Amino acid sequence: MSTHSDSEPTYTMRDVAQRLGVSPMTVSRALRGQRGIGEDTRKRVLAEVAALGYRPNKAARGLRSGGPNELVGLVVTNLANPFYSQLAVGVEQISVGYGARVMLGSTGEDPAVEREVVTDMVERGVDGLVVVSAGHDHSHLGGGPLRDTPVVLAASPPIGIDVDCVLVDDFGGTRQACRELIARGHRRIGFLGLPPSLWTGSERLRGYALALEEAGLPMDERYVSQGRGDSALAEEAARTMLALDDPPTALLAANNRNTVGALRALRDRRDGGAAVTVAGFDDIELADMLHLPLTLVSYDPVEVGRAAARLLFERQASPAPPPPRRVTIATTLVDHPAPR
Amino acid sequence: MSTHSDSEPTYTMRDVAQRLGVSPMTVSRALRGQRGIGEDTRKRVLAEVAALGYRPNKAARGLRSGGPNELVGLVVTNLANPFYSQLAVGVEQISVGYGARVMLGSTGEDPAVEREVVTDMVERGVDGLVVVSAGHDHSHLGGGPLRDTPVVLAASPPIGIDVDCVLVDDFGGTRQACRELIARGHRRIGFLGLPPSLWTGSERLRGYALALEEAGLPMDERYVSQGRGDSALAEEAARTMLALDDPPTALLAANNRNTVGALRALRDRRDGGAAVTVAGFDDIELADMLHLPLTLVSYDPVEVGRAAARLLFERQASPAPPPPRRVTIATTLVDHPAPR
DNA sequence: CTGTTAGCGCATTCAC
DNA sequence: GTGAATGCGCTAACAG
Repeated sequence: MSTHSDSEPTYTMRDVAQRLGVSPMTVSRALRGQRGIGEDTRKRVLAEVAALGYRPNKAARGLRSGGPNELVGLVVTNLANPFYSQLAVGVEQISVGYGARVMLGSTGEDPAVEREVVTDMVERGVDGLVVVSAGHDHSHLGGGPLRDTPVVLAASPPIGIDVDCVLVDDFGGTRQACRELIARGHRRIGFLGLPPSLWTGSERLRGYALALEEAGLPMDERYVSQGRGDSALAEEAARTMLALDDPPTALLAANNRNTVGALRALRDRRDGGAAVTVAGFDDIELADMLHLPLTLVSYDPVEVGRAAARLLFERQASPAPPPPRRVTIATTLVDHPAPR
Repeated sequence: MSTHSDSEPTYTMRDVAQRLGVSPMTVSRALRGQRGIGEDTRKRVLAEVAALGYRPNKAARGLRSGGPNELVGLVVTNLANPFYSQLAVGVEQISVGYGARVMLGSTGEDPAVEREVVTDMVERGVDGLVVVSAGHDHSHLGGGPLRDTPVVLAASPPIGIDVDCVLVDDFGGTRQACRELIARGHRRIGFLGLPPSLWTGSERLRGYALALEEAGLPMDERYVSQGRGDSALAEEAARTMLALDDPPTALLAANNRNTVGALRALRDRRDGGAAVTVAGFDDIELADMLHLPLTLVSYDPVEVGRAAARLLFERQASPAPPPPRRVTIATTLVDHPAPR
């Protein structure tokens, strides 16, 4: 039985009603399991609905009932990054629990695109938004266009607006990693950073800087790069540092992309990179299977997504809007020795 | 300036019209850039719209105009798998080019959930669906509930229905990988497979089996597992094979999860696993950075998503529905020697 | 160029 | 227990 395209009609509630000689209201009630309708009538209706393959139009339903559309918008920079795809998994897990679906939007880290995406989602009637913002200022998420649509910021705190957020311990995690490198005797530690315009960028740099300071080590600008979170650029930056007369003996990468860049930069060295220690923020799959040892600032991105979605739905459920809340996800330093 | 929750009103088109002393139609026309309206009137309207922060309701618009909702549904089993998240990237790339957004649905490989998700998306008015189906039979994607909603199957051909699909060269890629192992002198090759109920599962097994047959090698059941595409199970299966009296000298993994399992199984061996060669379907990030050499059947999952979305929009655009089409994405065998 | 009428598909409100 | 009227927010189709 193949699906022919001979414009099979899309039935409406009235069609179902007419064939049964009842009013649309009866169909509506039967469909929603509302009480106040005869048991036999309900069965007749449901049978006809199944026979015709009628499907209610949820947009029309929402229009009239004014209730929530059971739809949350998820705005990220790039789903190909495992952090974001895992975040998405978390957001969806919680959302389905509330009967809601997730609408996706990628910004490519462009604030202008971010605004467009957010606006579009609001026009499409999302009940709330989980946003991983690319910019440092979030005023555009507060003013006119959003109105009542609640927003939860993930991975960065709200600036210029006052909304819920879920943070990762960027500062603490990076500081701990840097301390560990220092404890292992490293004195020249290169930092492969992110743009300071990103919250994660400035916080992780801050963790690195403080750990150095606490150890009485100088911060050498030649050992600090601020890339775009692109592994190729990070690799380039790492190579540059390692080509210095007094190269760093350890590299600390500010995110998973930069860790990959650092590893690549070490790949083809005479010693296979063994003379340089690498640490990085974010987990990396198969970190325990690499030819180099690797220390990672680890946490669960899925949980970040779950927490964000929970904040959204809790706010939606509460009659009196609670004050903005802030959830922080802890990090753990995990050591991955090389195999053998 | 913070967003207070003091129930700021959500304006409607009439509100805007009233404040301007014009009719809603004028606002509507101005908003959609429709011609046949005074230049000054348009400006006044747009100014008021901006001042109020009014946003049109796209659901209501679609309801009345009957046009497409510019919404595509993407149904996958698990976004955390890089294959699916990259697929999603591709689907979104093409969709935004057509002004459409992507709605997400995860099934966890449960056919019942898959049906629910698909039905829900149809009720929400998606213009089309890209589905990575968990089951072998897809009749549920053809009959009543879907009606006119076009479907594109990704990673498996339609069975029981007649729709567009995008395939990866599962059979050819696996055969090529297995041939390569044989060419390198391997005679006992373990296969870490997927459930035969999955298209990719049976096709990749077929490629393995044929390569063996072509080389006159027997197919030994002890060397074949059919897991769930779970890396822990794959690891277990690999360990079992390697514990045989005459263990395989090479492992061929049917997907990225199984490749990870294979690598893990080799991790703690006395020789570090160097005596066993690993090959696998799907790319793996940092494949070139592992301590073991790895041969992979590589292809671009983003392109799979792009191709699927293109099929969807092309069909939507064409007045006379074209016959079901089938796009196959080629694979390349890529050799990753271990570093050093 | 602008306004009026009507109705998309459905659910609230009130009759019966 | 069921049905009729009315309107959600918006836009075709037709006036003027």
